[in-house]
Amino acid sequence: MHDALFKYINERSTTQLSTNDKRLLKDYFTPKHLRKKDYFLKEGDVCRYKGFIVKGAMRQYSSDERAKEHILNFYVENWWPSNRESYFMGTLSETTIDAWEDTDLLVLDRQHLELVEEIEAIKKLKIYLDENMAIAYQKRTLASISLPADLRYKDITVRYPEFIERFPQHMIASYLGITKETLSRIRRKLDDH
Amino acid sequence: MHDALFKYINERSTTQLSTNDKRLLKDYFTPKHLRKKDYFLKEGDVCRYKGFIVKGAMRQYSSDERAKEHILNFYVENWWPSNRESYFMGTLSETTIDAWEDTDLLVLDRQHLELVEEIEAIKKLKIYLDENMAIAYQKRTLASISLPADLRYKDITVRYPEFIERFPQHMIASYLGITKETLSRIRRKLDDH
DNA sequence: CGCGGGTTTGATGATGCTCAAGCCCGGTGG
DNA sequence: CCACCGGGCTTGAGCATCATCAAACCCGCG
Repeated sequence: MHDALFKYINERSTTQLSTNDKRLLKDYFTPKHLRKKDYFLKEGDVCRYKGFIVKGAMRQYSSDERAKEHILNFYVENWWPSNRESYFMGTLSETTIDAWEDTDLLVLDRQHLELVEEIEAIKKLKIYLDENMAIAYQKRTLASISLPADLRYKDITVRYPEFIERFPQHMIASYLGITKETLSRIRRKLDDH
Repeated sequence: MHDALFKYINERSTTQLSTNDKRLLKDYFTPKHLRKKDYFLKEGDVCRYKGFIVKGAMRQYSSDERAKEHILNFYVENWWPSNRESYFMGTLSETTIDAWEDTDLLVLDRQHLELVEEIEAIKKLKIYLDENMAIAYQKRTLASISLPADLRYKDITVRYPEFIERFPQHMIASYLGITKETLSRIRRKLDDH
């Protein structure tokens, strides 16, 4: 399990992990298994853990007053499920995270975050991840204010084809901010090319 | 000019600036003045500078194939205008940043970024800012997929009232992803309460 | 006074939502 | 083996929201 994490870090950080670093990470990242539909985080709880997905698929969503779910993020292998606000500030989470496929992950308790962030390779990784997150969010925001639904859909089919393959269509629709019926009609049009 | 920056940092970072830190920051953050409509960054250029606004107001936008501008961000006092992707990776910018009001800012050249990030107070500030940015983007994304235009407008009037006061309505509309006509009608409805 | 930028208003059409019904398909139990 | 069930996907009709285009208005400023 931990090898996937080490590989991930060494491929992306500008600093490599030492043997000692690896021992620390083994201590603090604990394995966890979730079955399909199990919760990783529930709305109203504090997000105690940040996850790293070794194998599986998850999603983060927020429910509105009419109990409709709005999907904020999908997570697959090598992604980091968590509610950043709740994890960082200790506030109550306004989002839920659950497993869509059976999932193996490593989880890092909030209490150990500072210890782990002492590791040089992790510091570098964090910078890299934060930049990428900022860039990804900016692109998604631009799409949401500038593109109609059909082009937003085409956009993610090229940027995140694995989402399309692994999550059902009604969740993709929710992620795009449209209804499943509208997405169904968009796909039919694209098929008729 | 620099005092505004020092004050900003000390109020937010968990570490305070030493006298020596301040000297360093004075060396690397150079004052710049922009008149209304002056460019800070043009699409197609590399973003050499990150700015810190001491006084004024700016915006970042992307132009589509029909030359329509889509506003991604507004910046006022204590905000950090830059194209993060271009600044970090040295790629060509796909967005433009210009001044809406006459603006005084301090700018940090990419070349000096690493030196400045040696400063402990800056490291801590960066963590704080990245968390806040992630949180803000997540809220904006949720609004864009879950709320109709009128509620998105109400949302920013409470979250960012200074944007409403300082930028013209057609720019607010662009930021929200709607037309100025639609925003005008939304406002009339709200006035009729 | 006239100009330019910003805002408003109206008419019309496109886009996307809601509600309701039916289809498809894999899994379960009789 | 078949019947049924549930989840996901599709289709259609009617309606709400929002965009487009065109025109007028408003107001500060040279």
